[in-house]
Amino acid sequence: MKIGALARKTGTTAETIRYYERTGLLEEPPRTAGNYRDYGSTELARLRFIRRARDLGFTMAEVRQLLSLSDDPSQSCEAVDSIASLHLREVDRKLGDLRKLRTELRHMVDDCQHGAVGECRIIEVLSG
Amino acid sequence: MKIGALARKTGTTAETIRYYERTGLLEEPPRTAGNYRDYGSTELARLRFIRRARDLGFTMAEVRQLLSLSDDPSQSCEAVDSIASLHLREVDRKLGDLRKLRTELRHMVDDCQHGAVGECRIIEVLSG
DNA sequence: CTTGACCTTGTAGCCACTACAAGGTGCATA
DNA sequence: TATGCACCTTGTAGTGGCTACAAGGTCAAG
Repeated sequence: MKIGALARKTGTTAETIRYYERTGLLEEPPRTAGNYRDYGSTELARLRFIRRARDLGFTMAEVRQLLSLSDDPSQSCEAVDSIASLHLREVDRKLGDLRKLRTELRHMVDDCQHGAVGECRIIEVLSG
Repeated sequence: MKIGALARKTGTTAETIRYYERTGLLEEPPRTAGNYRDYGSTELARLRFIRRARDLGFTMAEVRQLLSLSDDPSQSCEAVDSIASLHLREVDRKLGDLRKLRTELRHMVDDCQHGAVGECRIIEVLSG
């Protein structure tokens, strides 16, 4: 499988895959005679893992940890759980922030009387 | 007021204020005899406006537009409203995404039996 | 034998800061 | 008067997680 095919199978782009390789998230794959990267099912699975974790909002650093933990199936699951739980708390915090922000924004927009900027509630709120 | 004092009054840092100046969000202030930036209440108000807008999640580009709109109080408020409404929709979209993500993450963490990595639900979910 | 899709490397850009380094200023204290 | 120290100055480079080129190489179909 060439890089473009792998990209299509994982909803990524060739650029992103090469970026993951550069940053050590993916190992350098073997090459074809024409110097093209040549991927198999191992790399496909690893990239899918990465993409799922990234879609769930894990940072690259967390993904790196999760990958190395998943490489050793006999280990205790504690470390995995702690990374995920920490991330969940972080997501909860962000949700709270975003909800507050939405409320403020909503009030601002609702109060706007669509008149002149001089009496605009939005500008007023921002001006303090 | 020197840059540090302005930073403290606005919950910013001197670095960020200089960055705003570099990128044209703030104008170059007058200087003292010793070449220190010298701010007054106009700059304080402008920076407060910027910080409030940024805290509400507006991008620098949006802040730039809002600033120039607020500079002309006789204009119609429509443009302001449209920027804010667009941003509100964007925040709503992000909230939706984050809520979905939180649900998935929650299930993952709840299903973890705290055993070995080999049977870890979290790793399983990520592995697909 | 040419076209065109794909691949290669390398470099630079995005956003909104943040973090230095190396040196200048200004005020209180010994 | 000297010194220490907090603060300021400019300039440059780094962060995360990609994304966007440019300039050239490879390969299968027509």
